[in-house]
Amino acid sequence: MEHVAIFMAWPYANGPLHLGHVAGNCLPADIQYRYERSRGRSVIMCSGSDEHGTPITVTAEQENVNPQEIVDRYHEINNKALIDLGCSWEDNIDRRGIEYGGALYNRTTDPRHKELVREFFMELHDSGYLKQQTMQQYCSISSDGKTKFLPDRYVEGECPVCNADGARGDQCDECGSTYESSDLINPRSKMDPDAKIEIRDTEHFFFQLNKFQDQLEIHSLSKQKIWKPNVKAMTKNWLNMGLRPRAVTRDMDWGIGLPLSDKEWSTKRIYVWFEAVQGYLTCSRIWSEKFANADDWKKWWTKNSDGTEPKHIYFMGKDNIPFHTVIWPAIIMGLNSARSGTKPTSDIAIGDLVLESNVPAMEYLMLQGGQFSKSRKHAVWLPSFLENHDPDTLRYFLSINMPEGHDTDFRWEEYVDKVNNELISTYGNFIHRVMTLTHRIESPDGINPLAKYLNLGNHDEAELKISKFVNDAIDSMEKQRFKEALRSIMNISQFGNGLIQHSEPWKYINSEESTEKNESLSTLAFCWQVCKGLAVTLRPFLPFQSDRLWNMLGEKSEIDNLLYEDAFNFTSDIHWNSSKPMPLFARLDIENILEREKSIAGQDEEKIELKEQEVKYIDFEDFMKVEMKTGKVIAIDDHPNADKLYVVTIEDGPDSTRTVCAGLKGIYEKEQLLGKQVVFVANLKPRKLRGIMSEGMILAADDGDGKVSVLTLDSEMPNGSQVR
RNA sequence: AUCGAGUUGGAGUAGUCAGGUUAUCUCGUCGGGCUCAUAACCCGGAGACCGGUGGUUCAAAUCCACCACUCGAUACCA
Repeated sequence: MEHVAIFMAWPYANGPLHLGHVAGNCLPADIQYRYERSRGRSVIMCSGSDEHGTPITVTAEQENVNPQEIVDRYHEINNKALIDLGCSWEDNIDRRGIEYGGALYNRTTDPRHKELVREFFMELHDSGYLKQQTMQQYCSISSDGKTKFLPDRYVEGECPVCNADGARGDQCDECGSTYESSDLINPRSKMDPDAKIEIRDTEHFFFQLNKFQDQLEIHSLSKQKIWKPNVKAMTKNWLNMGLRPRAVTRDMDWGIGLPLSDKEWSTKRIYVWFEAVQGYLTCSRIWSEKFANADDWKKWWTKNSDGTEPKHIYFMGKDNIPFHTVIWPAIIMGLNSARSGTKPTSDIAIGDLVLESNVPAMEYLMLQGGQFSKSRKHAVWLPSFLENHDPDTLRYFLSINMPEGHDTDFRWEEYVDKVNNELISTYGNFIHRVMTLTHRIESPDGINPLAKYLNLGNHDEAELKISKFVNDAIDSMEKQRFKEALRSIMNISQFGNGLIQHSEPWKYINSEESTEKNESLSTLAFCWQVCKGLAVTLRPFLPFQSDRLWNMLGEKSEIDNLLYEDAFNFTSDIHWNSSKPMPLFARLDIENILEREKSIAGQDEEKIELKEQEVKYIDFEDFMKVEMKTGKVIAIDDHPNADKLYVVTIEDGPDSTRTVCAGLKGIYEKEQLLGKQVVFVANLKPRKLRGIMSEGMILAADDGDGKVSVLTLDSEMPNGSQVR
């Protein structure tokens, strides 16, 4: 039997899922999973919550709770939302039997995951793929004596080459030079600028990615015909830059501890990027241990003795590509090499772990033209979406509009348009026509009135046409071209509508027996068979309606046992459900939806505002340290070197001016600001912003959602007046 | 500003890596038909200088160069 593993990038358990995650990962993975099962293959699907890493500790600190509480909460919420969306995570064991696989939505805080990661760590360590190296890293010591290592991006200071302020840890934007972060002058922590900061030696392990460069290039070459353009480009980029060792440990306390007993390692954890990707393998093993035989995972992970390999398909957004085409294959080759004692190779030996078959990374789903953003509240959250809408309608829209080749957009108007005019008008209506027409024909109880007309006419041509559509869909699905596949299936229902139109069965419903009647109703019977086929072939995309339809058709058999390629069987028996047929979907009303979404957005904002009111108070003395003054904008120019900056000259006294860089480009035209009296911070430490010294900051109101308004004066005041 | 991706009828989209007869499909629109069906369905028409300019070629949406615009990552900010 053919073995297939479907992997979906692990959602970060730091918030609820939004539609972007669904379109890019969750939905395509589930469609592929259901499709592969329906081809009779033995399939496992593995993913789960990514629960370690800094952002989760930051959220925990903000809410003043343990990080575990955060991840527990969001794991629960996201797991439920995915199941509500119809993703197949609920059936850990395939309904056809354990030999057909199953699914597991795990989490990286799972003790067994941690244990396996430590095991893999040791294997790589003992084979020389993890090298210890001393780093000099900044460490901040806050007033209460706590020390904390700071990643380079959280450190800034003066550039050792050109003395510009605001240089980052290892690179100066000013003169472009790079240097050791320890050379930085007057370094400070970006997160806590008052904290004492000093350089300390810290030991870390580095994964020797460079040792895999050649083999990864060979591997990448072998995938050129399979990978999508974005995957090829991103991978090539990484390989061309030259691979360097990458740190796999960090100084922090939330994460997986190292499998080394030395005391110096007790304050360090395995870097989340290194550990979370291994979840694909650990989750497969954990699934085996929990639901099958402990060694069964090998069927989906190792090359068979006959030379065949299980198929691995990874779903993710474009930001994740290098992790799946460079880093993860390198780790797998590392593990293979460690176990066999041979050199790393992309030429997988029998019994070794296999590399990915395809990485059909998605581009991004945008929301009304802008990117989904948690902090800017610009998102449609999956849980709240599902409270109000049929999951199949979302699955339809995101499938037919999937960001396969480039970014696509979620707009409520388009969602309503596609659902009403395509899904319901074409497909829903075809089903409903067949159902209601058939139910009007008189027939003894419990028998499908079309049964006696089945196979009376000649439908060879129609059969041929339909099997062409199905084969097209199968070809598309094998290449993970979901839009194309769904379109092919939808064409079948349009074709079915044509059949009904031409055969005019409504004319013969309860008429006298005649040749015409036999012909017409045999076409209707044929369409009944088409409905059965559609229930099966549309199932990967729209599972809920598939169940409803199957029930309306009076089918009692397990639909999951039917093969995709046999879905349209025109000689099979037809059954009967005497209850009145109901439309598969309800029409959507754009006015209602916009109304509701507006009010949901409003609620969210209120909630967040309440939260912001809980901020810490500052002392009056602290406030008085900020010196704000008035000034007049007397000149304004574009910043030569930055997109969003203006260089503003402010008259801040009778005979003095100062230059301030302000991030107002794109918000104000130059003329709108020229001559205005504004308020600025006068005693802000001057600092160069992308090459130009800025001596202060113009005050402006910001609603957090892109709307900005500069503070001006109610009446003319002398320049340089105090503001308090 | 740097790097990466994209730009195809009113909207969305296929085709671009492997150049070649009337440039795909869906929606919308217009005309006709049907009346079983959720104002639905069926047939037909109109509508595209394939972002711009130049080049390579017998032949360019497709290859090359430059430019414009959009999106993303990074930087900058309020």
